[in-house]
Amino acid sequence: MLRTHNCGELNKDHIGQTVTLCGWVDTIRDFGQGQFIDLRDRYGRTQVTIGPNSPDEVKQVVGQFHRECVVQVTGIVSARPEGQQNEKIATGDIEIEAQQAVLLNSCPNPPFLPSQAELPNEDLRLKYRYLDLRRKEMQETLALRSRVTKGIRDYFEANQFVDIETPILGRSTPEGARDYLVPSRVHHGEFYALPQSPQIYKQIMMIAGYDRYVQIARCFRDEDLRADRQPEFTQLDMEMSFVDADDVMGMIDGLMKKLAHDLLGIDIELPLPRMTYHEAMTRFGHDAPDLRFGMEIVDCTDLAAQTEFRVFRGVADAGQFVRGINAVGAASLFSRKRIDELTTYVQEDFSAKGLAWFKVNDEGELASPIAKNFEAAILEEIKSRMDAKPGDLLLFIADSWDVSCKALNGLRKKMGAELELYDDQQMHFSWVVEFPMFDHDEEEDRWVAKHHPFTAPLESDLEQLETDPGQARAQAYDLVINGYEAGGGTIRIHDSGIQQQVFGLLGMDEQQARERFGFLLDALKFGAPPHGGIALGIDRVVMLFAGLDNIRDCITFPKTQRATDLMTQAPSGVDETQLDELAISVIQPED
RNA sequence: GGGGCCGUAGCUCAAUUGGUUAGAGUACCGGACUGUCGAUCCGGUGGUUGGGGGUUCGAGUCCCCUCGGCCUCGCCA
Repeated sequence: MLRTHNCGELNKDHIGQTVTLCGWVDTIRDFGQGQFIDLRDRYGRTQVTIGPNSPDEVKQVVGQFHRECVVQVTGIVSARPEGQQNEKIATGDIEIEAQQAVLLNSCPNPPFLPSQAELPNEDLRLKYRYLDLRRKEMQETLALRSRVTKGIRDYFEANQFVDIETPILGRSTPEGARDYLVPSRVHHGEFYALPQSPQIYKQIMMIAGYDRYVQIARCFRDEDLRADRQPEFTQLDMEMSFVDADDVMGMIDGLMKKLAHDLLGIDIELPLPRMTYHEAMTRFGHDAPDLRFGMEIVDCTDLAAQTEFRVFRGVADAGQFVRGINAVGAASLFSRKRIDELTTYVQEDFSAKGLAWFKVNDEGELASPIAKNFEAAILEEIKSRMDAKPGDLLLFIADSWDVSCKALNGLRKKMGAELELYDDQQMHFSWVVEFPMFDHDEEEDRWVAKHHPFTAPLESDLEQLETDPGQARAQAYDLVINGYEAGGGTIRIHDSGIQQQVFGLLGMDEQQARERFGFLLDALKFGAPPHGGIALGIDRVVMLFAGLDNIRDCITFPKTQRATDLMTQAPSGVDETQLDELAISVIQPED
């Protein structure tokens, strides 16, 4: 070992000892007659002193020190003079009087310093990721991430789960996200797909009798990125046999309680609250509502039907919806100009036809360019239904169910953040359950699985699979943390007949189903136990536990929004010979 | 594929209506200083204003194209 201690552990108890530290030069404070050098590693910072009486060799070596050099210092731990202690750091009571110093490796002036106050632009952080990862915040986040995965492994180990690995090179499946493809050298023209999740493998493991499976699995989806989405990400993937939805949720309840307690010091009450998909959409317009604040959606369609205001009346008569939210106290914050911006926002982002609004003035009256179109009694009813008080801003969307949900959810999130309706430190865990089995794809006029095609319907809704697939609900559950979907799972179909039926609804005839999933249909016949499971996005969980607002800050080497790695410059072109072996030729786009 | 924000010194930012030699803080280099810890003080180096084209007497500023980063809709569970 080149060191006897790290840079964060020395204190008064070590005074008098001779120690050797290694680390990066964080800062040098030079006084001519002597220097103070802060040595830094991931454990902390320790002050090294060079004074007039220090050995000449030390003075000479230290003269070559620059920021971010890697150095080794041997010296005596001594108490700092009275009044010179630094309470900000753990080692602030002591310092090292250097007796020996070695420059282990030099460093040119870096593009940014890990300890600088102003965070550089993200592209620079990504290009020099090793410098960025030296920052305390990044080191703390990655340490938290490590404790999350350790906590997960301990928890499932204690609950008799078996940690099982599944293939990375698998078979492409047409459902769901776009696959990352890997060309086969042995079979020209054929491709493996990287897993979007180990879904089918874990179901096969249930059939194989491994009734409690868990894996921390890397997953890949070739879709566009977002602040909370990366093309490769990590899932806590688990599956259980002989369970119902309550059992799976209960198991995750216990995990969340443990992680929140151990890592955040928060005690959460179990079971976590649950709400149906329908309720979530009705009250919040989103299937992963942020429940740290209220501002619930209020339906005023019936009132709109009674007005002369054409926009409202027309929408109500057409069987669509007039719903709104009350941004409490926001009237003075939102000028006409800012409300216009909100209107543009809902129009451009959600194709809403417009945004109707009322400000509640000091007299308690609803003030708005459209107010004259409403009878007094209707205005009163709107006020009371929305619990409107002077100073409030009421925002209404008159549109289809789908658009009103999306637009009101968008507005609610904006308003919640703007009005600071929640504490950033607060954590809220809940479940959303009973998702629909299918969404209707308008373009292709067919049903698509809302979760995935192996999801079991509610037993009570089995009949509706035949009569009204759009109404059939699934044994599905999503874990929601602070308005983010942290994970989702389902009870699976373990009956090959029902599975065939669902494939049929998804537009796959028997032959297509056999081609794509024949192995699973076969396996389901060979004694498949009832089973179900869930996958949690570990990156998102860490992001939320760390209080971050983007997923890249808890991933060691993330991709940019255009899915590139600025450090390694991936993706890149490859040699012709590599392409030849794979029988691949690249078509250059014409333009 | 669509919408939006951004790109100026190594870094973070400023630069009036299009108008003199593009500034500040910090970093870096040199000097001073015996207790600092965001050290302080003095001095200095440092610019293809992301790139290309255009309008203009004159462009960091206006227009077009392009490259890159971020946010977002679509996409994705």
